Amino acid sequence: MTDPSAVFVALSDPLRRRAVALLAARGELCVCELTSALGEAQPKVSRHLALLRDAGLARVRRDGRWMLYSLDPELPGWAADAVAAAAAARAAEPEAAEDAARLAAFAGRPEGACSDV
Amino acid sequence: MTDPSAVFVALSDPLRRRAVALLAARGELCVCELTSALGEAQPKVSRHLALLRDAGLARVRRDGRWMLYSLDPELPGWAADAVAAAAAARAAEPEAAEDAARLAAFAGRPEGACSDV
DNA sequence: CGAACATATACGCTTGACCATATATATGGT
DNA sequence: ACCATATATATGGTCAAGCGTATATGTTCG
Repeated sequence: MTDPSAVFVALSDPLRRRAVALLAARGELCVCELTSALGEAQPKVSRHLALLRDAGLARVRRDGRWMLYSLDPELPGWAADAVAAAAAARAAEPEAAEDAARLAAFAGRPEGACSDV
Repeated sequence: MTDPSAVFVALSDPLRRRAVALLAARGELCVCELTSALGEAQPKVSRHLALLRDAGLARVRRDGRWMLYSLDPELPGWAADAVAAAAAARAAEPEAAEDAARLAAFAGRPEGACSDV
């Protein structure tokens, strides 16, 4: 079902790998958190997340005004391995810590919303 | 050293994944064997192999008139995982058997050249 | 209902990927 | 030296990816 080309194309963009790494580490994040953590414009982030979703790697659910993205937990083995490799590649880059720091410092979507991850 | 984007871009093309899967299965193959197994024009195959090499995934050595390509055995963990995932994705496609069959039936580079793999 | 917030999409643009054909380079044999 | 084989590169063209700006959709709250 999942197209290998779509998967590897999705993982070939640095911004998408950064998003994947954050989602792999945190489980579920809304667009505004990702926008803040990645330090990029919201439409840009939204477009990249849509591509991850269309490739079958990510899932979305709505929670009030927020769209919560997470990695699809039911990927075929090779796709899960590819996603893990992409996350590991990002984790190996020193700048990955900056994304995590921006995410931790983000004050939007307040009152414990992050704690349900 | 190895650039993650280059790796995933390299693995995002179907023809390159087919070549990677063949190399993963057979170890070392010359361009004419790959050209025959993949059923594509030689310049096309050569260009894609050059891209795999430039991405750091493949290595070449010359043996007489033949250029023998193989996967780099010393990749960083995440890159080796990505390559393995790409090979597995190809192996999961039924057409992969046809590539292997064409390779087995290929008569060029005769007299036991394949046996040193 | 209307305002404010969160997210998605449309548009015009630029850049790079891939292709096919043609040609160049390197090697081995005669 | 010459020819055939094996491989690489150059050239010109097409198409899609990604970008930024602007705008549309959907949700909550007053």
